[in-house]
Order: sequence, then C-alpha cells, then structure tokens
Amino acid sequence: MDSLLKRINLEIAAIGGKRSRSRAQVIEVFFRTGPHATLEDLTHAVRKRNRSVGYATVYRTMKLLAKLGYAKELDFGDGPKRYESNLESHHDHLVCQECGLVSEFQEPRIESLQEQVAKQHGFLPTMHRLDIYGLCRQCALAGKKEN
Amino acid sequence: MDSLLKRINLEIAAIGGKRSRSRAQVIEVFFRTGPHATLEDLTHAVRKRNRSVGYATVYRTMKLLAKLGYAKELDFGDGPKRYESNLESHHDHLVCQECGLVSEFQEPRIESLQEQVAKQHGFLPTMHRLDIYGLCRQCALAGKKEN
DNA sequence: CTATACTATGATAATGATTTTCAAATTCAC
DNA sequence: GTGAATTTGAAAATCATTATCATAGTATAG
Ligand SMILES: [Mn+2]
Ligand SMILES: [Mn+2]
Ligand SMILES: [Zn+2]
Ligand SMILES: [Zn+2]
Repeated sequence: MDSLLKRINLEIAAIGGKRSRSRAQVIEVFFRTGPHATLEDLTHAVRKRNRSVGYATVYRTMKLLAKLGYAKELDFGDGPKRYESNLESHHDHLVCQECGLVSEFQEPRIESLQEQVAKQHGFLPTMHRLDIYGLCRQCALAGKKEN
Repeated sequence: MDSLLKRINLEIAAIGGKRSRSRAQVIEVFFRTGPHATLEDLTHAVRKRNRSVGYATVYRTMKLLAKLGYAKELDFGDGPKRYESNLESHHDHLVCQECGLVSEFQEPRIESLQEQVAKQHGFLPTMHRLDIYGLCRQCALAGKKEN
C-alpha cells in the first residue's frame, strides 16, 4: 500500500503534480474500501479520517487515478458512477436489479470471442463493458416463494 | 406500422391509458428513425411534422415504449441516452471513441456463454449489455497514417 | 530558512441530462 | 354533450458531474 502510494506520487510528479495529504488519504481509502463504491461512499469514508476533505477532492483524485490507470469507472445504469481498483485482473459484472448486489466473473472464452468479433469488423478494441442484469440467487429464490 | 401502433394503443388502454395524437406521432417517428437516436434527435424529428410537440412528451412516450418492451434505452457512457427499437433481434454494439460511430453485431456463442456464467452463479438473467469501445476501421486507419 | 512560483483544496456555482409539476387541453365512457 | 379521467407543453426541480475561484499547501532555488 505504501509502495503503491509512492509509485502513484512518482507518476504524479512526472506529470508536474505535487503531493498532498488529502489526496493520499483518498487514495488509501479507495484501495482499502470494497469495490464498486460511489464518490459519495468514498467521500464519507475519507471524512471519517479527515473531516475537512471535500467532495471535489475525492472527485478529482478518482479522475486522476482513472487517468493513470489505477481505477476504473463503472456505470450500472442506475445512480451515480462507481469506482473499482484496476489492479486486480479484468472481470465483468452480474448486477441484481432487486437488491443491487454486484458480483463479478471472468470468462476467457467470452473475452476471446470479443476479440474475434472486433477483428471481423476491422475494429480496434481498447476496452469493453459486459454487465448481466437480473436477479441474484437470493432474490431469485425470494421471488419464487412469493408465487 | 399501423398495426403496430394499434397493438401499442391496445396495451396502453389495457393499463388505463388513452390515445393521443402527439404520442402516436412520436411512436411513428421513433420506428422510422435510424437506430441510436437521442431524445433531442427524436424531438427534432417529431417537430418537423408537428411543431407543437414538447420534449416532455417525447420523453414520456419513450419511457412508455421502454416499459412496454418496444424500445430499449442505450447508454454509451458519453452524452445522453439513446433509444432503439426492440423489435429487431438482439445485438450488441461496437462504439468508436473517435468518431462516435456505433455498429452492431450478433455472436450467439457469447450469448450462450453468458447464460452459462449466470447459471453457474445462480443468477437469473433478464438482460445484458455488451459494448466494445475502441476505434472503428476508418479511425484506426487514420490513426496509423499519422505515425 | 524564506521567498516565490507553482499546484491542490474546499466551497460553491455552472452545466447537462433527466424527471417532475401544474394548469390547460384532450380523450373517452356514459 | 357532460364529467371524470389521462395527456400535454412549458417550466421548474432534481441529480450527478464538472468548472470556477480565492485560499492553502508544496516544492524548489537562493
Ligand atoms: Mn468489479
Ligand atoms: Mn443497436
Ligand atoms: Zn438480489
Ligand atoms: Zn471512428
């Protein structure tokens, strides 16, 4: 974690930035917090440590992390964007429309088929987003019982 | 087209709604317009026929069509939502980050792998969204020439 | 250490898109 | 037609994101 922060600060310096306490706190909270957190989630979490950190700083820090490739912005179509670490390996998402639960999966065969599709279209892919919406196990069972 | 409108009006009546001229015009324009249109696009198109139709009516009509399953809302992460007919067969999208071109593809093997993934997680899927972002053929070639 | 030149910050305002409100118009069953 | 209902257009409200700006903090040179 400390070495990660150091590495990030180096990259920030490399593009003409300076370090800052607030930003370091945001970064640390982000990597310690569970995945799929909103800016509001992160702001609250940071403020537990340092009451004076503003929403704008969280916003700017997350944009910065996204630009540097350390964070990913997710949008599940409902409320505000969510953020997750980009250090873990790539995965896609199952989103429960009932309870909001977001779970993750990897399926290399889907990934490679996507590459094929892109190639067939002369398309140069840089990223993709695959979200499957529906009912998680819990909510699916709850729904069945009702009938 | 006329029979489609009739069918939709029946469904509207079934949920306690009434018909209306403006709404019929919006619906007709929607199904005649190319895919991936924004509310603004649709509003402009409708107004060419009937100056007095308001944005709110287009908004409400598209929400209604989406609820009834005739339209799909798309969000490619940049500007406003886009709408497409849900009468055609299912497909996913390739979105060019340079010129905005949106093209479509079908890949049954991806579809069935998604089913498998969902099943493995005890997840009951209702829909999914797969968008591949990158450079379309044109923009990819233009980019190469620059180097 | 101090001055100075810069970046980062927090509060607030601006923006952009979506959604709601409300009085007036339209539809429809009687 | 009449009356109870839904629908409408314009405008306002909401919501998330992004920009602005005066102040605070950071790095660097002397
Ligand atoms: Mn995830
Ligand atoms: Mn499409
Ligand atoms: Zn659930
Ligand atoms: Zn392109």
